[in-house]
Amino acid sequence: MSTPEESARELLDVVPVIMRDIRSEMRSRRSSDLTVPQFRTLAFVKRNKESSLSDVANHMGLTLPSTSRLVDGLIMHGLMTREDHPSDRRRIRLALTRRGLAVLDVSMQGTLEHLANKLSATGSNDREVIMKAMATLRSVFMSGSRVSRAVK
Amino acid sequence: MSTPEESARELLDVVPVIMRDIRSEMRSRRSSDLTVPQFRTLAFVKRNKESSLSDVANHMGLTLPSTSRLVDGLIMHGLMTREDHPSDRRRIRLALTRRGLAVLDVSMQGTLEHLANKLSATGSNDREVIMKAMATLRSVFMSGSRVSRAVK
DNA sequence: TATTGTTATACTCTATAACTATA
DNA sequence: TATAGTTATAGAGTATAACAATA
Repeated sequence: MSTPEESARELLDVVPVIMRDIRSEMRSRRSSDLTVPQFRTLAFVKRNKESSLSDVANHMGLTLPSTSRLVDGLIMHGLMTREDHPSDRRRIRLALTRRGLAVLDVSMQGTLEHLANKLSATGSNDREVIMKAMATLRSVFMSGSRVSRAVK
Repeated sequence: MSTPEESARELLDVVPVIMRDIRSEMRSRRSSDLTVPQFRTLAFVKRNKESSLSDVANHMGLTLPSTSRLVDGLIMHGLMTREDHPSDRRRIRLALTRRGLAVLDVSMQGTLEHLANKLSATGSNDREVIMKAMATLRSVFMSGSRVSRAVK
């Protein structure tokens, strides 16, 4: 019998620590030096071909200006391209460059290996529990996916 | 039977999303507008009276300059104080101001309520699983707590 | 008028390099 | 010389406000 409050406390305690580990692994040279938002953006655009800026912003939970900056950086690094949308000229179409794809893959692989390596210290039962917990948390935190519109 | 690789993938997928939720709640006015690193710093110094800068840096996994900046901001906002250490004059002693304590409490309460609210959509079993998963993850990611010293 | 996106501005996070002061 | 901390500098994340262009 664990209350929502207890679980909340655990999340608040543990999640930032995992996050810091993921972040520092991604920013290390061996995983190609991406920030977490950059990584997530690349991964999203890889999955969702020709996304618009709004698509990315919505997925990331960021404002349009923030997302525009983020994409600027990726383009400057030659990891992404921004083209006009043929039918609606307000929009842009984002895509990964070959290099962006490669960098994403290296980063993904490196980070997964790093995490898997740490997780291999746990038992198969523990990992089963982690899988279940993540499934629950995914549904809790991804449902809504709201952009928490500014209240004005 | 879940492999370390599968669990790694789940973590990489879900953890950043939870993190973003926590961050945006903390930065909202209703939870007193702290960043996550600021929150964690205040919480650490509250727990560890008269910490030195190095103590904080070590706990946070940050370099000394980064930590110095972070603390600067908290002091400028009147949430913390920095005093000389009586016996070793290279060191500093950090402490929360009354206001820092209050802001931390409000932020903590607000964030916990926000998370608990979301988690209350889950079953008691699910939360039990989350608690277990967090316990495992805590041991995996907190052991070492290493500052990954620059290789230079 | 509503939607899509960019620019301007301002903080914060974080790192490396170079430095000061104390032990 | 080694340790504790700060300052300088720089790139990235993020927001709000103001704007331009298209629908």
